[in-house]
Amino acid sequence: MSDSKIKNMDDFASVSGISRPTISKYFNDPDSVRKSTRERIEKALELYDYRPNFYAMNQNRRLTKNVGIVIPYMSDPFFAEIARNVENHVSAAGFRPIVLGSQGNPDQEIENLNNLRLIKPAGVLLAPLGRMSDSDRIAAFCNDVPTVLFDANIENVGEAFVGSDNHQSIGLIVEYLCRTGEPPAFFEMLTPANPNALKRRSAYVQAMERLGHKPHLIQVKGEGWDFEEIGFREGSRVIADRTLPTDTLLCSNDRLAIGLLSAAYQQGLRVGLGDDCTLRIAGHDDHPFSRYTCPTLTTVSQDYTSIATKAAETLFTLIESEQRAQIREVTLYDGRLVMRDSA
Amino acid sequence: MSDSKIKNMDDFASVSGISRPTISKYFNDPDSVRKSTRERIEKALELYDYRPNFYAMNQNRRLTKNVGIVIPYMSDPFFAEIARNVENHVSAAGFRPIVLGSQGNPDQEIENLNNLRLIKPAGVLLAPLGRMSDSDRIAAFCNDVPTVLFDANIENVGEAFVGSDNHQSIGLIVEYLCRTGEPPAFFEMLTPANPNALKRRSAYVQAMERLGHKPHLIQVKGEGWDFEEIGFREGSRVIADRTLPTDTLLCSNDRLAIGLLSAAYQQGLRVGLGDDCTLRIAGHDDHPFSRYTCPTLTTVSQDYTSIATKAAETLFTLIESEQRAQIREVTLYDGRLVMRDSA
DNA sequence: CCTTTACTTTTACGCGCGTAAAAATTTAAT
DNA sequence: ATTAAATTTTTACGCGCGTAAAAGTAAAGG
Repeated sequence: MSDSKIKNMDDFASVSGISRPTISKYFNDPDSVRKSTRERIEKALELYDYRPNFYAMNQNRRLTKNVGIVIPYMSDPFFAEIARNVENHVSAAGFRPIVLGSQGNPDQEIENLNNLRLIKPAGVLLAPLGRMSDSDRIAAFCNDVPTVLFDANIENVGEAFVGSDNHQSIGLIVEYLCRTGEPPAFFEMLTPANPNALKRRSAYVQAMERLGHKPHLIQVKGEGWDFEEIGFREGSRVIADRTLPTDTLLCSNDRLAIGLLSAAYQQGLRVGLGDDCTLRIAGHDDHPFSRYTCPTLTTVSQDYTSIATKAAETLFTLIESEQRAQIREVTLYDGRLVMRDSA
Repeated sequence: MSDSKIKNMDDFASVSGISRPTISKYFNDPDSVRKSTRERIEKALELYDYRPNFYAMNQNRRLTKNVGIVIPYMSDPFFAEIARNVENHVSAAGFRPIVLGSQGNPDQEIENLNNLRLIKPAGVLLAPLGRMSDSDRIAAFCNDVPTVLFDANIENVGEAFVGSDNHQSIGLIVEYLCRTGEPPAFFEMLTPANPNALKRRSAYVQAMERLGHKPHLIQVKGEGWDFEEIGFREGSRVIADRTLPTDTLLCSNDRLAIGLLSAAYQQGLRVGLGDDCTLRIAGHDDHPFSRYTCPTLTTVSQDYTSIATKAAETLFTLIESEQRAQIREVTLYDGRLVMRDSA
């Protein structure tokens, strides 16, 4: 094992008996060299475990193998899960994922994109903050770097968008709730931070009107991304006030619902479908924790496996084609009703 | 604005009227140049918004400004939060954080470290998987790259360790539980995946013996990191079996407790301190969701703000000193009892 | 004013690899 | 076997910046 002296590609070319340009070609794309050559390289690779210098490698490449993944909030389990999913696809496709969280901050979001720019990524998968986003600067970024948006759309920004059909999913649960009890009021933040909130609000209103019911928005105060806290605090207030117009609340997202359920529990309200229950609560997203709430949370699951797969695939074909999308494809996946005990 | 033609440091040196080596020095450390020079550079920087090529910049530097942050699991809110904290410190100190999750997989953990190696990081902050970790290879990595361990210790690996004092924190809650009711049984996984589980087990046994009680371990089956699911499934079984030796359960971590609480709720058991309650449940970690469980979860909070700060600071001084630690410092922070309604 | 010290400029080289072009070689096809 | 096509080797240059050494210039201190 004289592997300690392989310091660069030249050294490795010597010991493997292959010329350096071919080695370089191999690392750029193993399938671009003859099969017999590839085998010889890989045999040498096992013996000497050389890996090319990351910085020198990317300096002169037209395109790196880096793919940026930007999500609105790192410690939100929903986004963490979808990021993990996307990351796996990116790795499997031979790219190098770089995951960045914007922590609910538009400035941080732009800074993340600027940092990605330095890394010269082959492409970026961006779940933007949405309403809060600095869309002009995001558009400028998308102009320079092939970017596929997911989770939250910004009109005409990026090469494509992949997400959930909020009208379908909200419609689904509104119909379900109307069919099985009182029409729901919509529990949300007045100035919501999360990406799809406004879409869901209008989807709720439309669904209610379609079914011949009067929409009722309960728009609570609160800033930031501590949705459980807001759901709990404002939920407690709303319940204590006894001003609820209905016994059924549809929350804009599961995290609000989790806080609201906690508030209801502490106020001694029984939540659920039974005769002894005085409140029904439903959410949206099928948050990882929604199956462990008390009672378990009825919600709509987003098909985030499909979303992650489609977003990644779209970017890969874009990267391979080495050109921009002809048309901006928008793919929306249906939500699925997850009936549990809370409504 | 003829800013479009600044392609490299030479161009920027021309337009700013400063020599390239000085510009280079500035980007390496803005405080290393004379104040008047720095101001001239920064004025030019505003006009031309040049940023040095990331790859060329790092290729020949002895030390990059990159700092790796590796955590056991990305979508565990506890780890996501502590990572976010550490990340902020790293950014604030002028370094470039790169956060990687090992997804509970020791191979992935090693791969993360190998990927970091390519990036030639100035240092690494590593929260290892613990028992599952390939400690030999981690030690080999720490030999090459200054690394501070946090959250979970591996004996004599890395330059320092910063974490929680499990004996103190488990002792704290065991004492509390004993003082206010029946001595607790310890609810945990037989082969736990999470880092500190074994430490907590022995801490529980010692605390019980110190207080003159017989320890009782309830070691349930289950693999992987889906702790809520395991807590729920095995909790349901344990409750249904009616073989519980006591009415008080201390869980090895909050995520197990969250599942267990859900199981108790569904079986109609009232959990808490009241006379009408038949079970007390406590956890450990003060998981972000533990204040929204029903009932809210009594637990021990880890001082992860201090842990993150101390770990980061330790690494920074290490990096600045440009040498290895004389002695391997171990810093343990006390847990704090968080009394809520479940016990 | 001069000296000391601190900083900047000039000059020059090299890092490790991407990549282009021409020549040499291997493989596939006729 | 002959030709054409595909691949590899040889040779050579450049990317953008780090960095070292020597020479020049500015600031500080008396």
